[in-house]
Amino acid sequence: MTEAERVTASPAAAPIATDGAPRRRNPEDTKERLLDAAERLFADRGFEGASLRAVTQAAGTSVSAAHYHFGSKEALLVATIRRRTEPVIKARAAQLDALERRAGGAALPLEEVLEAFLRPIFAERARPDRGDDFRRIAARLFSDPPPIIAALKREVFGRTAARFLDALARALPDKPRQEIALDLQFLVGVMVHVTAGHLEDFPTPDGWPSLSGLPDEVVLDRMIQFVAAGLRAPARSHS
Amino acid sequence: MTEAERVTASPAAAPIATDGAPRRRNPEDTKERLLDAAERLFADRGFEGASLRAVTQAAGTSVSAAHYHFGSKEALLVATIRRRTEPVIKARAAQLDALERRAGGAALPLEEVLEAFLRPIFAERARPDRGDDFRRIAARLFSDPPPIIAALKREVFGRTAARFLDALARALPDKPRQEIALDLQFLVGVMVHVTAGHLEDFPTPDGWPSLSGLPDEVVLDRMIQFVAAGLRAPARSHS
DNA sequence: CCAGCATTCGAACGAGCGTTCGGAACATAC
DNA sequence: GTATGTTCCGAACGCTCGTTCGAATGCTGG
Repeated sequence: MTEAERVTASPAAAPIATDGAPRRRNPEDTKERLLDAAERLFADRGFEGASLRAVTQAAGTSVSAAHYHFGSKEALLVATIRRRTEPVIKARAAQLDALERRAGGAALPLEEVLEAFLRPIFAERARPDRGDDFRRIAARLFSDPPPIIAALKREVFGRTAARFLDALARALPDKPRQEIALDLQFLVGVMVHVTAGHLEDFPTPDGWPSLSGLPDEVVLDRMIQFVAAGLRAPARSHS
Repeated sequence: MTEAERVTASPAAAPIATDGAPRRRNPEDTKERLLDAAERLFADRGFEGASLRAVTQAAGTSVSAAHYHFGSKEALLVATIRRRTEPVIKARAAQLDALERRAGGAALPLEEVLEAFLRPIFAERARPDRGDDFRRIAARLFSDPPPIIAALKREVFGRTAARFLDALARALPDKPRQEIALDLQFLVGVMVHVTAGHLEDFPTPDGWPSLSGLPDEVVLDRMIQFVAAGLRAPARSHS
Protein backbone atom coordinates (compact mmCIF):
# COMPACT_ATOMS: atom_id res chain seq x y z
CA MET A 1 0.00 0.00 0.00
CA THR A 2 2.90 2.39 -0.61
CA GLU A 3 2.08 5.83 -2.00
CA ALA A 4 2.24 5.96 -5.76
CA GLU A 5 4.95 8.17 -7.14
CA ARG A 6 3.94 11.45 -8.72
CA VAL A 7 6.19 10.68 -11.65
CA THR A 8 4.53 11.23 -14.98
CA ALA A 9 3.92 7.87 -16.53
CA SER A 10 6.68 6.98 -18.97
CA PRO A 11 5.09 4.08 -20.76
CA ALA A 12 8.22 2.13 -21.66
CA ALA A 13 10.79 2.45 -18.89
CA ALA A 14 9.11 1.49 -15.63
CA PRO A 15 11.73 1.20 -12.90
CA ILE A 16 11.86 -2.01 -10.93
CA ALA A 17 10.79 -0.97 -7.46
CA THR A 18 9.00 -3.98 -5.96
CA ASP A 19 11.32 -5.28 -3.26
CA GLY A 20 10.29 -7.98 -0.87
CA ALA A 21 6.60 -7.89 -1.71
CA PRO A 22 5.24 -11.32 -0.73
CA ARG A 23 3.73 -13.09 -3.71
CA ARG A 24 0.87 -15.49 -3.15
CA ARG A 25 1.38 -18.90 -4.60
CA ASN A 26 -1.88 -20.74 -4.10
CA PRO A 27 -4.21 -20.28 -7.05
CA GLU A 28 -7.07 -22.23 -5.49
CA ASP A 29 -7.05 -19.97 -2.47
CA THR A 30 -7.08 -16.90 -4.68
CA LYS A 31 -10.05 -18.22 -6.62
CA GLU A 32 -11.94 -18.98 -3.44
CA ARG A 33 -11.29 -15.56 -1.99
CA LEU A 34 -12.46 -14.00 -5.24
CA LEU A 35 -15.64 -16.06 -5.21
CA ASP A 36 -16.33 -15.15 -1.59
CA ALA A 37 -15.86 -11.44 -2.21
CA ALA A 38 -17.89 -11.57 -5.43
CA GLU A 39 -20.71 -13.37 -3.67
CA ARG A 40 -20.92 -10.75 -0.98
CA LEU A 41 -20.64 -7.71 -3.22
CA PHE A 42 -22.86 -8.99 -6.01
CA ALA A 43 -25.46 -9.78 -3.38
CA ASP A 44 -25.17 -6.38 -1.72
CA ARG A 45 -24.90 -4.12 -4.74
CA GLY A 46 -26.02 -6.18 -7.71
CA PHE A 47 -23.99 -7.25 -10.70
CA GLU A 48 -23.69 -3.84 -12.32
CA GLY A 49 -23.38 -2.05 -9.01
CA ALA A 50 -20.39 -4.03 -7.78
CA SER A 51 -17.28 -3.11 -9.73
CA LEU A 52 -14.55 -5.61 -10.44
CA ARG A 53 -12.15 -3.32 -8.62
CA ALA A 54 -14.28 -3.40 -5.48
CA VAL A 55 -14.50 -7.19 -5.63
CA THR A 56 -10.81 -7.77 -6.18
CA GLN A 57 -9.86 -5.27 -3.53
CA ALA A 58 -12.12 -7.02 -1.03
CA ALA A 59 -10.48 -10.29 -2.04
CA GLY A 60 -7.04 -8.80 -1.51
CA THR A 61 -5.93 -9.31 -5.07
CA SER A 62 -5.95 -7.48 -8.39
CA VAL A 63 -8.34 -7.03 -11.29
CA SER A 64 -5.94 -8.83 -13.58
CA ALA A 65 -5.92 -11.86 -11.27
CA ALA A 66 -9.69 -12.06 -11.56
CA HIS A 67 -9.46 -11.95 -15.32
CA TYR A 68 -6.70 -14.53 -15.28
CA HIS A 69 -8.78 -17.00 -13.30
CA PHE A 70 -12.26 -16.37 -14.65
CA GLY A 71 -11.89 -14.55 -17.95
CA SER A 72 -14.52 -11.87 -17.46
CA LYS A 73 -16.73 -10.26 -14.88
CA GLU A 74 -19.75 -12.13 -16.18
CA ALA A 75 -17.93 -15.46 -15.95
CA LEU A 76 -17.09 -14.62 -12.35
CA LEU A 77 -20.79 -14.11 -11.65
CA VAL A 78 -21.66 -17.44 -13.23
CA ALA A 79 -18.98 -19.22 -11.20
CA THR A 80 -20.23 -17.52 -8.04
CA ILE A 81 -23.78 -18.70 -8.60
CA ARG A 82 -22.81 -22.15 -9.75
CA ARG A 83 -20.69 -22.80 -6.69
CA ARG A 84 -23.77 -22.36 -4.54
CA THR A 85 -26.49 -23.87 -6.68
CA GLU A 86 -24.63 -27.06 -7.59
CA PRO A 87 -24.70 -28.62 -4.10
CA VAL A 88 -28.34 -27.60 -3.63
CA ILE A 89 -29.35 -29.28 -6.86
CA LYS A 90 -27.46 -32.44 -5.95
CA ALA A 91 -28.85 -32.58 -2.42
CA ARG A 92 -32.38 -32.14 -3.70
CA ALA A 93 -31.96 -34.97 -6.16
CA ALA A 94 -30.45 -37.21 -3.51
CA GLN A 95 -33.24 -36.60 -1.02
CA LEU A 96 -35.84 -37.22 -3.68
CA ASP A 97 -34.08 -40.41 -4.75
CA ALA A 98 -34.14 -41.71 -1.19
CA LEU A 99 -37.78 -40.76 -0.85
CA GLU A 100 -38.85 -42.54 -4.01
CA ARG A 101 -36.83 -45.62 -3.10
CA ARG A 102 -38.49 -45.76 0.28
CA ALA A 103 -42.01 -45.25 -1.08
CA GLY A 104 -41.74 -47.96 -3.71
CA GLY A 105 -44.84 -47.71 -5.84
CA ALA A 106 -46.96 -45.96 -3.19
CA ALA A 107 -47.94 -42.31 -3.18
CA LEU A 108 -45.21 -39.98 -1.95
CA PRO A 109 -45.85 -38.18 1.34
CA LEU A 110 -46.33 -34.51 0.38
CA GLU A 111 -44.55 -32.97 3.36
CA GLU A 112 -41.45 -35.03 2.68
CA VAL A 113 -41.38 -34.02 -0.98
CA LEU A 114 -41.49 -30.40 0.14
CA GLU A 115 -38.74 -30.99 2.64
CA ALA A 116 -36.57 -32.53 -0.07
CA PHE A 117 -37.08 -29.34 -2.04
CA LEU A 118 -36.62 -26.81 0.73
CA ARG A 119 -34.17 -28.22 3.25
CA PRO A 120 -31.08 -28.27 0.99
CA ILE A 121 -31.30 -24.54 0.36
CA PHE A 122 -31.51 -23.85 4.08
CA ALA A 123 -28.54 -26.13 4.67
CA GLU A 124 -26.45 -24.30 2.08
CA ARG A 125 -27.50 -20.99 3.54
CA ALA A 126 -26.29 -21.94 6.99
CA ARG A 127 -22.93 -23.42 5.98
CA PRO A 128 -20.40 -22.05 8.42
CA ASP A 129 -17.26 -22.71 6.38
CA ARG A 130 -18.00 -19.91 3.95
CA GLY A 131 -19.53 -16.50 4.55
CA ASP A 132 -23.29 -16.85 4.74
CA ASP A 133 -23.84 -14.24 2.09
CA PHE A 134 -25.40 -16.93 0.00
CA ARG A 135 -28.61 -15.30 1.13
CA ARG A 136 -29.34 -12.84 -1.60
CA ILE A 137 -27.45 -14.48 -4.39
CA ALA A 138 -30.38 -16.78 -4.92
CA ALA A 139 -32.76 -13.85 -5.11
CA ARG A 140 -30.49 -12.12 -7.61
CA LEU A 141 -30.72 -15.19 -9.75
CA PHE A 142 -34.39 -14.39 -10.08
CA SER A 143 -34.22 -10.69 -10.74
CA ASP A 144 -30.82 -9.62 -12.03
CA PRO A 145 -30.69 -8.36 -15.56
CA PRO A 146 -27.67 -9.80 -17.36
CA PRO A 147 -29.07 -11.99 -20.12
CA ILE A 148 -26.72 -14.80 -19.27
CA ILE A 149 -28.53 -15.09 -15.97
CA ALA A 150 -31.72 -16.01 -17.76
CA ALA A 151 -30.08 -19.02 -19.39
CA LEU A 152 -28.35 -19.99 -16.16
CA LYS A 153 -31.63 -19.68 -14.29
CA ARG A 154 -33.37 -22.06 -16.64
CA GLU A 155 -30.47 -24.48 -16.53
CA VAL A 156 -30.27 -24.44 -12.74
CA PHE A 157 -33.97 -24.63 -12.14
CA GLY A 158 -35.09 -26.66 -15.12
CA ARG A 159 -33.15 -29.70 -14.00
CA THR A 160 -35.02 -29.68 -10.71
CA ALA A 161 -38.45 -28.50 -11.80
CA ALA A 162 -39.37 -31.52 -13.90
CA ARG A 163 -38.49 -33.98 -11.16
CA PHE A 164 -40.42 -32.12 -8.47
CA LEU A 165 -43.45 -31.65 -10.66
CA ASP A 166 -43.55 -35.40 -11.12
CA ALA A 167 -43.03 -35.97 -7.41
CA LEU A 168 -45.85 -33.57 -6.53
CA ALA A 169 -48.10 -35.32 -9.03
CA ARG A 170 -47.31 -38.61 -7.29
CA ALA A 171 -48.06 -37.07 -3.91
CA LEU A 172 -51.35 -35.53 -5.08
CA PRO A 173 -52.72 -37.86 -7.76
CA ASP A 174 -56.10 -36.15 -8.10
CA LYS A 175 -54.77 -32.63 -8.54
CA PRO A 176 -54.94 -31.13 -12.04
CA ARG A 177 -51.50 -30.83 -13.59
CA GLN A 178 -51.82 -27.17 -14.45
CA GLU A 179 -52.68 -26.42 -10.86
CA ILE A 180 -49.62 -28.32 -9.71
CA ALA A 181 -47.44 -26.26 -12.02
CA LEU A 182 -48.98 -23.03 -10.77
CA ASP A 183 -48.68 -23.98 -7.12
CA LEU A 184 -45.05 -24.91 -7.61
CA GLN A 185 -44.45 -21.33 -8.72
CA PHE A 186 -46.06 -20.11 -5.53
CA LEU A 187 -43.73 -22.40 -3.61
CA VAL A 188 -40.75 -20.95 -5.46
CA GLY A 189 -41.92 -17.47 -4.61
CA VAL A 190 -42.02 -18.28 -0.91
CA MET A 191 -38.63 -19.97 -1.08
CA VAL A 192 -36.94 -17.06 -2.85
CA HIS A 193 -38.42 -14.48 -0.54
CA VAL A 194 -37.30 -16.29 2.59
CA THR A 195 -33.91 -17.35 1.25
CA ALA A 196 -33.15 -13.85 0.11
CA GLY A 197 -33.33 -12.74 3.71
CA HIS A 198 -36.34 -10.47 3.41
CA LEU A 199 -37.55 -11.69 6.79
CA GLU A 200 -34.69 -9.77 8.35
CA ASP A 201 -35.18 -6.75 6.11
CA PHE A 202 -38.76 -6.04 7.13
CA PRO A 203 -39.08 -5.10 10.75
CA THR A 204 -42.54 -6.05 11.92
CA PRO A 205 -44.71 -3.11 12.98
CA ASP A 206 -45.08 -2.07 16.61
CA GLY A 207 -46.93 -4.60 18.69
CA TRP A 208 -45.95 -7.53 16.49
CA PRO A 209 -43.26 -10.05 17.37
CA SER A 210 -40.06 -9.77 15.34
CA LEU A 211 -39.15 -12.46 12.85
CA SER A 212 -35.48 -11.69 12.56
CA GLY A 213 -34.31 -14.03 15.29
CA LEU A 214 -36.34 -17.06 14.27
CA PRO A 215 -34.31 -20.28 13.95
CA ASP A 216 -34.12 -21.70 10.44
CA GLU A 217 -35.75 -24.90 11.64
CA VAL A 218 -38.90 -23.07 12.78
CA VAL A 219 -39.18 -21.16 9.51
CA LEU A 220 -38.61 -24.30 7.47
CA ASP A 221 -41.24 -26.22 9.41
CA ARG A 222 -43.82 -23.50 8.99
CA MET A 223 -43.03 -23.11 5.30
CA ILE A 224 -43.70 -26.79 4.76
CA GLN A 225 -47.00 -26.64 6.64
CA PHE A 226 -48.06 -23.51 4.82
CA VAL A 227 -47.21 -24.73 1.35
CA ALA A 228 -48.55 -28.24 1.92
CA ALA A 229 -51.92 -26.83 2.95
CA GLY A 230 -51.90 -24.59 -0.11
CA LEU A 231 -51.14 -27.47 -2.42
CA ARG A 232 -53.92 -29.55 -0.89
CA ALA A 233 -56.48 -26.75 -1.14
CA PRO A 234 -59.12 -27.79 -3.68
CA ALA A 235 -59.71 -25.62 -6.72
CA ARG A 236 -62.75 -23.41 -6.72
CA SER A 237 -64.98 -24.17 -9.66
CA HIS A 238 -64.68 -21.76 -12.54
CA SER A 239 -67.62 -20.98 -14.77
CA MET B 1 -33.46 13.77 -35.95
CA THR B 2 -31.14 15.66 -38.31
CA GLU B 3 -27.60 14.34 -38.72
CA ALA B 4 -25.12 16.01 -36.38
CA GLU B 5 -22.46 18.07 -38.09
CA ARG B 6 -18.91 16.78 -38.13
CA VAL B 7 -17.67 20.21 -37.10
CA THR B 8 -15.01 20.10 -34.40
CA ALA B 9 -16.47 21.47 -31.22
CA SER B 10 -15.50 25.08 -30.74
CA PRO B 11 -16.57 25.62 -27.15
CA ALA B 12 -17.46 29.30 -27.27
CA ALA B 13 -18.79 30.20 -30.69
CA ALA B 14 -21.43 27.62 -31.54
CA PRO B 15 -23.13 28.64 -34.78
CA ILE B 16 -26.90 28.84 -34.73
CA ALA B 17 -27.86 26.00 -37.03
CA THR B 18 -31.11 24.64 -35.62
CA ASP B 19 -33.71 25.67 -38.17
CA GLY B 20 -37.25 24.49 -37.92
CA ALA B 21 -36.56 21.86 -35.26
CA PRO B 22 -39.87 21.45 -33.42
CA ARG B 23 -39.51 22.16 -29.71
CA ARG B 24 -41.83 20.35 -27.35
CA ARG B 25 -43.86 22.53 -25.10
CA ASN B 26 -45.62 20.20 -22.72
CA PRO B 27 -43.55 19.49 -19.62
CA GLU B 28 -46.10 17.06 -18.16
CA ASP B 29 -45.93 14.97 -21.28
CA THR B 30 -42.14 14.95 -21.13
CA LYS B 31 -42.20 13.80 -17.52
CA GLU B 32 -44.65 11.03 -18.31
CA ARG B 33 -42.60 9.80 -21.24
CA LEU B 34 -39.51 9.80 -19.05
CA LEU B 35 -41.29 7.81 -16.36
CA ASP B 36 -42.58 5.30 -18.89
CA ALA B 37 -39.15 4.78 -20.41
CA ALA B 38 -37.49 4.60 -16.99
CA GLU B 39 -40.01 2.04 -15.82
CA ARG B 40 -39.35 -0.22 -18.75
CA LEU B 41 -35.58 0.06 -18.74
CA PHE B 42 -35.10 -0.10 -14.98
CA ALA B 43 -37.28 -3.21 -14.98
CA ASP B 44 -35.39 -4.83 -17.84
CA ARG B 45 -31.82 -3.97 -16.94
CA GLY B 46 -31.87 -2.87 -13.31
CA PHE B 47 -31.07 0.54 -11.90
CA GLU B 48 -27.33 0.42 -12.50
CA GLY B 49 -27.70 -1.42 -15.79
CA ALA B 50 -29.98 1.16 -17.40
CA SER B 51 -28.08 4.31 -18.23
CA LEU B 52 -29.70 7.70 -18.13
CA ARG B 53 -28.77 8.12 -21.75
CA ALA B 54 -30.64 4.96 -22.71
CA VAL B 55 -33.69 6.08 -20.75
CA THR B 56 -33.79 9.59 -22.16
CA GLN B 57 -33.20 8.35 -25.68
CA ALA B 58 -36.10 5.91 -25.33
CA ALA B 59 -38.20 8.81 -24.06
CA GLY B 60 -37.21 10.94 -27.04
CA THR B 61 -35.59 13.65 -24.98
CA SER B 62 -32.22 14.55 -23.51
CA VAL B 63 -30.29 13.72 -20.37
CA SER B 64 -30.43 17.33 -19.27
CA ALA B 65 -34.23 17.31 -19.50
CA ALA B 66 -34.32 14.37 -17.11
CA HIS B 67 -32.12 16.23 -14.67
CA TYR B 68 -34.22 19.33 -15.05
CA HIS B 69 -37.42 17.50 -14.13
CA PHE B 70 -36.20 15.01 -11.55
CA GLY B 71 -32.84 16.21 -10.30
CA SER B 72 -30.94 12.95 -10.41
CA LYS B 73 -31.11 9.42 -11.69
CA GLU B 74 -31.97 8.11 -8.26
CA ALA B 75 -34.83 10.60 -7.90
CA LEU B 76 -36.13 9.38 -11.24
CA LEU B 77 -36.16 5.84 -9.90
CA VAL B 78 -38.04 6.92 -6.79
CA ALA B 79 -40.61 8.80 -8.88
CA THR B 80 -40.99 5.77 -11.14
CA ILE B 81 -41.71 3.45 -8.25
CA ARG B 82 -43.91 5.89 -6.40
CA ARG B 83 -46.14 6.48 -9.41
CA ARG B 84 -47.01 2.79 -9.40
CA THR B 85 -47.12 1.98 -5.71
CA GLU B 86 -49.22 4.94 -4.66
CA PRO B 87 -52.46 3.80 -6.33
CA VAL B 88 -51.92 0.24 -5.10
CA ILE B 89 -51.54 1.40 -1.51
CA LYS B 90 -54.64 3.56 -1.77
CA ALA B 91 -56.74 0.85 -3.39
CA ARG B 92 -55.72 -1.65 -0.72
CA ALA B 93 -56.69 0.72 2.05
CA ALA B 94 -60.01 1.49 0.36
CA GLN B 95 -60.92 -2.17 -0.09
CA LEU B 96 -59.99 -2.93 3.49
CA ASP B 97 -62.03 0.05 4.71
CA ALA B 98 -65.09 -1.23 2.87
CA LEU B 99 -64.53 -4.70 4.21
CA GLU B 100 -64.28 -3.59 7.82
CA ARG B 101 -67.30 -1.35 7.48
CA ARG B 102 -69.33 -4.22 6.11
CA ALA B 103 -68.20 -6.68 8.78
CA GLY B 104 -68.98 -4.42 11.70
CA GLY B 105 -67.63 -6.13 14.79
CA ALA B 106 -67.68 -9.63 13.31
CA ALA B 107 -64.67 -11.62 12.18
CA LEU B 108 -63.39 -10.64 8.75
CA PRO B 109 -63.72 -13.24 6.00
CA LEU B 110 -60.16 -14.38 5.25
CA GLU B 111 -60.51 -14.73 1.49
CA GLU B 112 -61.79 -11.20 1.19
CA VAL B 113 -58.92 -9.80 3.23
CA LEU B 114 -56.54 -11.54 0.87
CA GLU B 115 -58.39 -10.20 -2.13
CA ALA B 116 -58.12 -6.68 -0.75
CA PHE B 117 -54.38 -7.20 -0.55
CA LEU B 118 -53.81 -8.90 -3.89
CA ARG B 119 -56.35 -7.54 -6.36
CA PRO B 120 -55.10 -3.94 -6.48
CA ILE B 121 -51.66 -5.02 -7.62
CA PHE B 122 -53.16 -7.11 -10.40
CA ALA B 123 -55.33 -4.20 -11.42
CA GLU B 124 -52.35 -1.85 -11.61
CA ARG B 125 -50.44 -4.45 -13.55
CA ALA B 126 -53.12 -4.69 -16.19
CA ARG B 127 -53.74 -0.97 -16.68
CA PRO B 128 -53.91 -0.40 -20.41
CA ASP B 129 -53.34 3.35 -20.44
CA ARG B 130 -49.65 3.00 -19.60
CA GLY B 131 -47.17 0.37 -20.68
CA ASP B 132 -47.67 -2.73 -18.59
CA ASP B 133 -44.02 -2.86 -17.62
CA PHE B 134 -45.09 -2.37 -14.08
CA ARG B 135 -44.40 -6.07 -13.81
CA ARG B 136 -40.84 -6.24 -12.66
CA ILE B 137 -40.61 -2.84 -11.03
CA ALA B 138 -42.27 -4.30 -7.96
CA ALA B 139 -39.77 -7.14 -7.82
CA ARG B 140 -36.91 -4.68 -8.18
CA LEU B 141 -38.24 -2.92 -5.15
CA PHE B 142 -37.44 -6.08 -3.25
CA SER B 143 -34.00 -6.82 -4.60
CA ASP B 144 -32.37 -3.74 -6.08
CA PRO B 145 -29.35 -2.43 -4.30
CA PRO B 146 -29.49 1.36 -4.05
CA PRO B 147 -29.80 2.14 -0.36
CA ILE B 148 -32.57 4.61 -0.99
CA ILE B 149 -34.68 1.69 -2.11
CA ALA B 150 -34.49 0.16 1.34
CA ALA B 151 -36.06 3.22 2.94
CA LEU B 152 -38.63 3.51 0.17
CA LYS B 153 -39.46 -0.16 0.55
CA ARG B 154 -40.16 0.22 4.24
CA GLU B 155 -42.19 3.35 3.65
CA VAL B 156 -44.26 1.78 0.89
CA PHE B 157 -44.80 -1.51 2.60
CA GLY B 158 -44.86 -0.46 6.23
CA ARG B 159 -47.97 1.62 5.78
CA THR B 160 -49.81 -1.43 4.51
CA ALA B 161 -48.28 -4.17 6.62
CA ALA B 162 -49.63 -3.04 9.96
CA ARG B 163 -53.18 -2.76 8.69
CA PHE B 164 -53.16 -6.18 7.05
CA LEU B 165 -51.59 -7.87 10.04
CA ASP B 166 -54.46 -6.55 12.13
CA ALA B 167 -56.99 -7.62 9.52
CA LEU B 168 -55.52 -11.12 9.37
CA ALA B 169 -55.62 -11.32 13.16
CA ARG B 170 -59.29 -10.39 13.01
CA ALA B 171 -59.92 -13.05 10.39
CA LEU B 172 -58.03 -15.75 12.31
CA PRO B 173 -58.48 -14.92 15.99
CA ASP B 174 -56.93 -18.14 17.33
CA LYS B 175 -53.75 -17.95 15.30
CA PRO B 176 -50.55 -16.97 17.16
CA ARG B 177 -49.39 -13.50 16.19
CA GLN B 178 -45.87 -14.53 15.28
CA GLU B 179 -47.26 -17.13 12.93
CA ILE B 180 -49.45 -14.49 11.30
CA ALA B 181 -46.42 -12.28 10.75
CA LEU B 182 -44.45 -15.16 9.27
CA ASP B 183 -47.27 -16.26 7.00
CA LEU B 184 -47.72 -12.71 5.73
CA GLN B 185 -44.11 -12.85 4.56
CA PHE B 186 -44.90 -16.04 2.67
CA LEU B 187 -47.83 -14.25 1.08
CA VAL B 188 -45.58 -11.38 0.06
CA GLY B 189 -43.15 -13.85 -1.48
CA VAL B 190 -45.89 -15.36 -3.62
CA MET B 191 -47.14 -11.93 -4.62
CA VAL B 192 -43.72 -10.63 -5.65
CA HIS B 193 -42.88 -13.75 -7.61
CA VAL B 194 -46.10 -13.67 -9.58
CA THR B 195 -46.22 -9.91 -10.05
CA ALA B 196 -42.64 -9.86 -11.28
CA GLY B 197 -43.74 -12.01 -14.18
CA HIS B 198 -41.73 -15.09 -13.34
CA LEU B 199 -44.61 -17.25 -14.47
CA GLU B 200 -43.85 -16.19 -18.01
CA ASP B 201 -40.11 -16.55 -17.54
CA PHE B 202 -40.13 -20.20 -16.59
CA PRO B 203 -41.35 -22.42 -19.37
CA THR B 204 -42.84 -25.53 -17.81
CA PRO B 205 -41.01 -28.76 -18.69
CA ASP B 206 -42.18 -31.06 -21.48
CA GLY B 207 -45.45 -32.75 -20.76
CA TRP B 208 -46.64 -29.99 -18.43
CA PRO B 209 -49.20 -27.35 -19.40
CA SER B 210 -47.81 -23.86 -19.89
CA LEU B 211 -48.64 -21.12 -17.44
CA SER B 212 -47.79 -18.17 -19.62
CA GLY B 213 -51.23 -17.69 -21.10
CA LEU B 214 -53.22 -17.95 -17.89
CA PRO B 215 -55.67 -15.08 -17.35
CA ASP B 216 -54.92 -12.88 -14.36
CA GLU B 217 -58.27 -13.78 -12.83
CA VAL B 218 -57.42 -17.49 -12.71
CA VAL B 219 -54.03 -16.86 -11.14
CA LEU B 220 -55.49 -14.44 -8.60
CA ASP B 221 -58.21 -16.91 -7.63
CA ARG B 222 -55.76 -19.74 -7.14
CA MET B 223 -53.37 -17.50 -5.19
CA ILE B 224 -56.14 -16.65 -2.77
CA GLN B 225 -57.11 -20.30 -2.29
CA PHE B 226 -53.51 -21.35 -1.87
CA VAL B 227 -52.58 -18.67 0.63
CA ALA B 228 -55.84 -18.93 2.57
CA ALA B 229 -55.28 -22.64 3.09
CA GLY B 230 -51.71 -21.96 4.19
CA LEU B 231 -52.82 -19.34 6.68
CA ARG B 232 -55.44 -21.69 8.10
CA ALA B 233 -53.01 -24.60 8.42
CA PRO B 234 -52.48 -25.30 12.14
CA ALA B 235 -48.99 -25.12 13.59
CA ARG B 236 -47.24 -28.40 14.21
CA SER B 237 -46.20 -28.74 17.83
CA HIS B 238 -42.54 -28.04 18.50
CA SER B 239 -40.67 -29.92 21.18
C1' DC C 1 -41.89 44.60 -29.41
C1' DC C 2 -39.62 43.38 -25.47
C1' DA C 3 -38.42 41.45 -20.73
C1' DG C 4 -38.78 37.40 -17.92
C1' DC C 5 -39.53 32.73 -17.27
C1' DA C 6 -39.89 27.75 -18.12
C1' DT C 7 -38.22 24.19 -20.95
C1' DT C 8 -34.95 21.80 -23.75
C1' DC C 9 -30.62 20.85 -25.88
C1' DG C 10 -25.60 19.89 -27.13
C1' DA C 11 -21.24 19.78 -25.35
C1' DA C 12 -18.09 19.11 -22.02
C1' DC C 13 -16.15 17.38 -17.30
C1' DG C 14 -14.19 14.28 -14.23
C1' DA C 15 -14.64 9.84 -12.57
C1' DG C 16 -15.05 5.06 -12.90
C1' DC C 17 -15.77 1.07 -15.72
C1' DG C 18 -14.16 -3.79 -17.91
C1' DT C 19 -10.44 -5.28 -20.32
C1' DT C 20 -5.63 -5.82 -22.07
C1' DC C 21 -0.67 -6.18 -21.82
C1' DG C 22 4.21 -6.56 -20.58
C1' DG C 23 6.71 -8.05 -17.18
C1' DA C 24 7.97 -9.52 -12.27
C1' DA C 25 8.00 -13.31 -8.89
C1' DC C 26 7.95 -18.00 -7.99
C1' DA C 27 8.06 -23.19 -8.81
C1' DT C 28 9.64 -26.89 -11.38
C1' DA C 29 12.51 -29.61 -14.76
C1' DC C 30 16.65 -30.05 -16.97
C1' DG D 1 22.46 -22.19 -13.69
C1' DT D 2 19.10 -21.90 -17.23
C1' DA D 3 14.73 -22.57 -19.54
C1' DT D 4 9.78 -22.96 -19.08
C1' DG D 5 5.27 -22.32 -17.36
C1' DT D 6 2.05 -20.59 -13.83
C1' DT D 7 0.41 -16.93 -11.08
C1' DC D 8 -0.08 -12.27 -10.11
C1' DC D 9 0.42 -7.23 -10.56
C1' DG D 10 0.60 -2.09 -12.02
C1' DA D 11 -0.35 0.74 -15.63
C1' DA D 12 -2.64 1.98 -19.38
C1' DC D 13 -6.55 1.96 -23.10
C1' DG D 14 -10.99 3.11 -24.67
C1' DC D 15 -15.31 3.81 -23.32
C1' DT D 16 -19.52 5.10 -20.81
C1' DC D 17 -21.32 6.95 -16.81
C1' DG D 18 -24.06 10.85 -14.00
C1' DT D 19 -23.84 15.51 -13.70
C1' DT D 20 -23.17 20.43 -14.97
C1' DC D 21 -23.46 24.55 -17.78
C1' DG D 22 -24.29 28.05 -21.20
C1' DA D 23 -27.15 29.00 -24.63
C1' DA D 24 -31.24 28.54 -27.64
C1' DT D 25 -36.20 28.31 -27.92
C1' DG D 26 -40.95 29.39 -27.22
C1' DC D 27 -44.51 31.20 -24.14
C1' DT D 28 -46.63 34.97 -21.21
C1' DG D 29 -47.62 39.54 -19.66
C1' DG D 30 -46.54 44.30 -20.22
